[in-house]
Amino acid sequence: MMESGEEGEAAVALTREQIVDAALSILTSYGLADLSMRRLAKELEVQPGALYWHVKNKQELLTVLAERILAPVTVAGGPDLRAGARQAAQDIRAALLAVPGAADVVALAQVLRPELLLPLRDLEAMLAAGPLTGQQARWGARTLIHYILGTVAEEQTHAELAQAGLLPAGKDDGEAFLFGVDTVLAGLLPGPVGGSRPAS
Amino acid sequence: MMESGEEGEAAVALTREQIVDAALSILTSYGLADLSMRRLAKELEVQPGALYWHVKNKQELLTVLAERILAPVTVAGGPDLRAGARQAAQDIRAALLAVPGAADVVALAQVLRPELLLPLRDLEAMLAAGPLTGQQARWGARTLIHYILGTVAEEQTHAELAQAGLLPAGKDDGEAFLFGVDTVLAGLLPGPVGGSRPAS
DNA sequence: GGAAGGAATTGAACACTGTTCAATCGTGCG
DNA sequence: CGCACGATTGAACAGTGTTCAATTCCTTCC
Repeated sequence: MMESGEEGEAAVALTREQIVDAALSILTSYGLADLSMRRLAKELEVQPGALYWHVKNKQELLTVLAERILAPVTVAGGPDLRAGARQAAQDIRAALLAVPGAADVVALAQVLRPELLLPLRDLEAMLAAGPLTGQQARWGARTLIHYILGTVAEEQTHAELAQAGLLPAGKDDGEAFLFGVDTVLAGLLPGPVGGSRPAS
Repeated sequence: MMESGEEGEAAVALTREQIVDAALSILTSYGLADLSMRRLAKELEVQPGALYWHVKNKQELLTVLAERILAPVTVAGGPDLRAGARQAAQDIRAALLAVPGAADVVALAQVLRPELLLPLRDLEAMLAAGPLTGQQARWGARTLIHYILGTVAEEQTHAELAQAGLLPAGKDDGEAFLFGVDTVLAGLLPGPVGGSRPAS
């Protein structure tokens, strides 16, 4: 047995969780471009090859990172389906925006291992609980998810390039985002009011 | 002056267009992962550094590639706005699907130099010609574009990984795509019929 | 306590990547 | 011819993901 002390430079053996934590930290602080296996190894004071004992490859690492990024989101189904879906979309966007490059990471994970991204599956389940058929709920959720990931990916790519000085800085336009969400939801779930077009 | 003969291995001087053509050819035949400056130089029987006299960097090259990929698409405005937008979305998707990795390339270009992607601007102009306000048309077009790019990017990433043997091959699901398009358009342009939800 | 054995890590290498730049080549012009 | 300049080379820089033999560390068993 070894004495206590989790931090510091003691060689207490590397953990898969430590790797993921450090990766998320780099991603959050320096962006996706700076998240390399070597950079990660340096952060953990370890040789790059050591990472490959705990993680199959970078793709797998990014996949579990995506899972972690979305983990804080909880998709709760309420009485008003439209309001619930709207809130879920907003929460997912917020979780993505908290981590630079998260949209790209999650988009990759959704292709590679979509079953790990619970909040996105919950969104589909939520829609399926309403008046929609299974296929409508499935396709509707995909529409929403593609829209969310697309929007945030653009925002984050823009921010990354702006930080590199290649582009003027942009704004956090949550209003435009909600317009898109409301548009999709209006098309998906005909509203109680006459007109179904979201307000500008 | 030099004698004729455009093809072959004569040193007739490299052109920016030749570079873009060769890049598009590599992209089409081998995918985005294989489109490196060195691979491109090899294809043109030239040293990598030579490319940088004609092109500022790889990003710029990808930007004009995106322009070329979307160039064959013509967005024509007809009497029926919804049908026109639907057709435009389908045409844009078809142009993207013709070139592996095109969705990622175009998504980058839309952040870097959106003014070059004429068909996407035309789509916005088309919506603006209808009953929508300028902002609604702008945001509506962005919603549609994000959805299109997101869907196709997923399809193409999936195809790329499937080709690498990491994933089972998927299907070209144009039906699911149209469902999303119709959903957005239904939300954006309240239809003539009572219900606005697209058919399954 | 000492030896065995497996888990974990190192160090080095492989085959790449985008990009820069001094030197050089080749061609047209005066 | 000689000059100048557009165009290209060759080499290097600083990185990338990934593999693997050799080595260390730690635990368990005798």
